[in-house]
Amino acid sequence: MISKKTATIRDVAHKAGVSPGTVSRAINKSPLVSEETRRRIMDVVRELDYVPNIAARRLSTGKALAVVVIVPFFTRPSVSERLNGALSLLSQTQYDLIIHNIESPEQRAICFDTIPRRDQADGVLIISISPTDDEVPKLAQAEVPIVLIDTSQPELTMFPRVTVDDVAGGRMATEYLIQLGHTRIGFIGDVMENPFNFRASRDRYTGYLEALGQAGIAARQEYHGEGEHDRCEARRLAREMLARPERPTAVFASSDTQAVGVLEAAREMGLCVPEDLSVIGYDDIEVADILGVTTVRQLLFASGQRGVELLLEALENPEFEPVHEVLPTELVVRGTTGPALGI
Amino acid sequence: MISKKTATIRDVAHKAGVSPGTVSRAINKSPLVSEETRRRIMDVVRELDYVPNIAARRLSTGKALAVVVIVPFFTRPSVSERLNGALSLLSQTQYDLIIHNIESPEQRAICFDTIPRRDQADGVLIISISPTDDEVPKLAQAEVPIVLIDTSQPELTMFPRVTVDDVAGGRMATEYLIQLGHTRIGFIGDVMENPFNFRASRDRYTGYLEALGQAGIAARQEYHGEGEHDRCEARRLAREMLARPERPTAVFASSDTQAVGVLEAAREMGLCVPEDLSVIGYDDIEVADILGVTTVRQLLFASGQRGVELLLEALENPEFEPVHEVLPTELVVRGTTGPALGI
DNA sequence: CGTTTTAATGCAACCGATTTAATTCCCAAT
DNA sequence: ATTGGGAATTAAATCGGTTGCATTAAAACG
Repeated sequence: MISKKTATIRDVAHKAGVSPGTVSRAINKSPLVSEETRRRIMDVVRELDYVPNIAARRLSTGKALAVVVIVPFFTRPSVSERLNGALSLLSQTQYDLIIHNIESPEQRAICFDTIPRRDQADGVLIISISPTDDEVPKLAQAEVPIVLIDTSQPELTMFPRVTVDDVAGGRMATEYLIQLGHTRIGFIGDVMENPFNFRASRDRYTGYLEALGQAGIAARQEYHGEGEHDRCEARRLAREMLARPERPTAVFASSDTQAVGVLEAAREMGLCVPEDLSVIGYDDIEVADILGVTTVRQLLFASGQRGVELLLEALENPEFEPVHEVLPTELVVRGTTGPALGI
Repeated sequence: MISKKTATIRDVAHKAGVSPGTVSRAINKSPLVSEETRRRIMDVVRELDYVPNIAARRLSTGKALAVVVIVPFFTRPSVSERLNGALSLLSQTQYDLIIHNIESPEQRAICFDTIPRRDQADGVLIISISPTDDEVPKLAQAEVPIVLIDTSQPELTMFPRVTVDDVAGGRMATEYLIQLGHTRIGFIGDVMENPFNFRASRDRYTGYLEALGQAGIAARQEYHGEGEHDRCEARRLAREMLARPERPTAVFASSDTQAVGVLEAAREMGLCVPEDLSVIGYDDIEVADILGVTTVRQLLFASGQRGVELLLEALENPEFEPVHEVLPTELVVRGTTGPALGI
């Protein structure tokens, strides 16, 4: 490989008979360069196939020209869809997108410690991870803007955020089941006390409790299942719940993934859906459409896009006031829910 | 915000009473620092909460400390799973992962032009995109190692790669159907002439033809469907194919996503699976398990991991000989295939 | 005890851009 | 003719690390 060294700005300057400073200005469209020299310089740039060294530019401007996205378990369809929304906008800008995937509490700590510095990224997008009380002040002191997507704590007013009202969503799902005549309604969701401080499932559960309360239905411990955000785990929980003497006639799963687990359990136990059991999920990911699962739709792709928009605004305008945007949810009725039959 | 400026290596040096060079060496675990000074320095580092400026480090070492991954449509489960494998390994290194998602031929051209420079990335991972004949020489001249994952051209011997024998996979799927007694076997896959130069579907089709040929079965034009890699498109194609007078009794879809489309078409048309129609997919993504789709499993996550391993090797050892690794495929029999009944 | 090694540290150049302050040049105004 | 002003450009400092070379201090050796 005869790899002729990459051209530097000095090479260009020399060949064009100007100083490096002028080349820099020409490239960055400064008005302080005469039209004539600019043309000459750009010719040389093309000739030498010159591209500015990003590392040098970053160092001298003090901008990272990159955005870091911190996500947990990014293969989860809901996360990946959000990420995709973010990417779709970022790719139109000059910012690079650096991904940090968090799968353990240690990774999370490192990330939160080291990332929000100016040299690493100009901005940070945190998806589906709620900072804990200890972490909030740290993040608040960050040198770069931080935008949160899908984190529910109402007290996080210092950050721009894009969220969904998961309490309302959980209520919506449960109310629909109640409206169908169900009174024995189970809930299957994530572990509420988890090292990642995921709160979506907890919020949806709160909504579930609210709806039950409003309808005068007592929540029953044996209708409550908590486990990993995972199809198989949900199936296990559902099997257990459905094997009880007075089994629920409907189940609200706090994600579509878990709803699928419930459906699998029902099938294994010979229960017909929706005749014997109604199932409703949350998210409206593709598999819900494929299987015809009734669910609460939230705007995943849009949340990523909107998050980036907020971040870009904050980057341009440092005095940008933190906004809190709540994206709508929508009930999508499909085939896994039906009226309660008999008692 | 009283943002006290971030500490630099000189601040640490001054406070610890040593020179910046020594601090640098201490941080980088050079053996040229006495245990005692190192301790003292590290104390100051903690005290000042010092983190080296990455941009500066990149510039002075000439290493980008980052790996760029170029992927098409990264929400596709198969792509996302590969990416996850790559991330899982990279997160244990000091390399950042920069994603470039390609959704149009223009983006692709820009990426291939600008990325493979030393200042942008130390290495590049290209997933599921086969370079065209014009692009190969460009990439071959790149200043950094490039590893290809899931690109089938046999002539790409200058790059390390991780692939799957899609021809064999297609043959395996088709042979299984033949073995079950099917002779009217349809194929539904991606558009073969596409701007992204995706070849997986084409290769699987080749395997399909080989299997038919070997069994003495003539390929029939009306059993061939090509369309976007998309469930709905596959459903449309399948509906068309299954509506013909002498409809196929089995369909090989070149991905699980498309197999799901075929299943939906069958359901709409009142065909029972597998009694009236056998369906086999490819990839073994989660939805195949959920729906019990017979499929050809390939090691998606592992391919990403292995790709990174090869890249890291190439980074450490510049004289690294390009390896070509072929990951195994495996037939996973589930419920959507069965013996051909009658004629 | 003087000399040679060796270990530890300091000094200064460098990476490749940006940017401020200084300089040159040209023209208009006095 | 002199000077003031503005535009275009250059020179040099800077960003914050790394690293080869010089230097010093301490240990080992004869």
